[in-house]
Parts: sequence; C-alpha cells; structure tokens
Amino acid sequence: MNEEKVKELLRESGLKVTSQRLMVMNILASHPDSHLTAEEIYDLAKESSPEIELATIYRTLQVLLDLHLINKVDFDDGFARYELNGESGASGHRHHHAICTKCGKVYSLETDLLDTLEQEVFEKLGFMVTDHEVKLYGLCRECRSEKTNGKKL
Amino acid sequence: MNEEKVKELLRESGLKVTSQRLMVMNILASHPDSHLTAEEIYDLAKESSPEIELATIYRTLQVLLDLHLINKVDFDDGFARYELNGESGASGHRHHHAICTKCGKVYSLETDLLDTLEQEVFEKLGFMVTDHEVKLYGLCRECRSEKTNGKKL
DNA sequence: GTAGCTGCAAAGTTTTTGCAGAAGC
DNA sequence: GCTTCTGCAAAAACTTTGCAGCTAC
Repeated sequence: MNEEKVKELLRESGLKVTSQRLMVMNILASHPDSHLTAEEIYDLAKESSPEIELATIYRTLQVLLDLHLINKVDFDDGFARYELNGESGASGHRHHHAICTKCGKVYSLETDLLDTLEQEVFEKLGFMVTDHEVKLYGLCRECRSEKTNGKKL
Repeated sequence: MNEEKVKELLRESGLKVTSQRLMVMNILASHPDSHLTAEEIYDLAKESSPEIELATIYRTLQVLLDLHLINKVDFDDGFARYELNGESGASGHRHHHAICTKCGKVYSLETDLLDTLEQEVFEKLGFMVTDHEVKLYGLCRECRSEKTNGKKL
C-alpha cells in the first residue's frame, strides 16, 4: 500500500490529504498484524505529533474504513481494533485470525479456503459474498503444551 | 436446551439458580436467530419482571457466557449481541452469519465447512481450534435485485 | 477564498462496579 | 445461617459531536 495511492484515493473521493490521515495509514502499515486499538494508534501518533487528539484518530479511522483502506476487527476484549486492508481496495478479502482462549494471543492466517462455503451460500440463499471475517478460537501451541504438562486450563 | 440442564450446570458450577438467570435463557431460547442485544433482552425481561435491572442482564449474560450456554456476536453496529449456543455445551461449534452490507439484515447459516481450514491451521501452527465464528459480508438476494434494477448501491 | 479538517471540550452510549438488602441452598 | 445474587445508583470506558480556528487546494 503506497502513499501515493492513498492520496489519490482521498482526492478522488473529494476528501483532503492531511498529515493526520497519512500518519494513521503509516502507523498501521508499520505495525502489521498488531491489531492496534484507536488508543494505541493515538499513542504512536503523539510520538511525532504531540498535539494530535484522540477524536481525530477516530474520525480518521472512520474515513479510512469508508474508503476500505483498513478493516475493523473485534476480539471481544472491549476494544475495536484496526488493520490495513492488504492491497485489496474495495473488493479484497481480509485475512483470518486464530485467537487463543487461554493466553489471548492472536495469530493472523493468510489461507483462504472459504470459496466452497461462499458458493454454497450463493446457491442456497442468493447471497453474494464480497468479504468475510473468520475467527478461530482454540489453544495455541504453547498453551497446549502447558496443558499437557499438568496445568489446569 | 432444556431448563433442567441449565439448572444442573449452574449448580455444578457452584452458582445459584435464580429466576433472572432462567428468564434470560428462556428469552434467548424463544427468540432464535434474533441476535438480541442486552437492552432488547432487558426490555423483554421487564414485561414479566418490571423490577429487573439492566445491570442484572449484563451480569447474567456474563455468567451464561462463562458456562458456554450462550455466544456473544458482534455485527459492528456498536452493540454486543447474544444467542443460544445450540445444544453444544463447551465443545460445540457455533453457526455462521451472512450480513448484508446494504440492508443490514443478518442470515444465520448452519453449514460447517471449515474442517479443512481448521486442520490446516493445526498442522501449520499447532493451533487446536475449539470454536469459530464466521461472518460473511455481501449482498442479499433482495438487495442484489434492487441493484440490478438500476438503483445505485 | 471556500470547503473541509483538526484541536479542544463536552457529551453520549454501552457496560461495569460498590453496596446494602434479598434470595438461594 | 452463610454465601451469593439482585436492585439501585454511580462510575468507568470507549466513542461521538459541536464549534471555532486552521489547513488543503
């Protein structure tokens, strides 16, 4: 995702290119798979622009969501989290997440094996899938080995 | 999901059987595929128990979540929603949802075609999947035909 | 120059918590 | 009877909004 494309997309949509918007994009780009919250983005943004406000972060994230430049994900911890939407633009499929129910760690998955499911949904319901979000819950390798070593879950 | 099982599970866990807990279970059981919010459950509960408090609903939902009697789902509209966890108990897989990005309607799906994906995740990451949540975004049949008839998305 | 954006402050909304009395076991 | 739970009230936490000055173009 290069910066020129972001600027172009903003202009095409009648929006203005501002340093704050580029900064949020850059922060998300430089923290892949971090699933940052608005507050975490805010803290990172303050490092180079101490005068920035959390409200601006929220407004910026909404703009970037509308442009499908980023995705919002939710891991049930009370925070909305954000990640870059690959290089996909409006039509891309986001990747999946595996969430360990013991340690809470989140793994990002690149595989995309939902084509069969999506086709079936289209045939049965007439529902045309354009995007999907998959969350797998379970135990990661480390937590599984702790469990085997005698600890209780 | 019968009421005796719920009572039994509560007692086994050292928790008390209260009318409020049974009521929330009954409300969720009698509104399948409704994906009720805490506030909606609260409103329904008030019909028979006007003195009940929203705080009680939240505390009850947390208890039922801990017992894996219900699931929490999120459709990005700012509300947490709740549904019965089938008859599965702790090990069951919840069903999937297809969310129309135009009209917002949510369809529940029963198909379960993620076995391949889960196996692959186990082999590659050592991550043992115990549950999953799948959200498909797209256009439902009605919204697709409106679109074809000349309306803009 | 004009429209849109940001900083600042305040408010809104959903959810959580403290405490005393009530209910379950 | 002792422990847990609920109602009530207040607070906490995340997010949104109003407005005046500033910035992009």
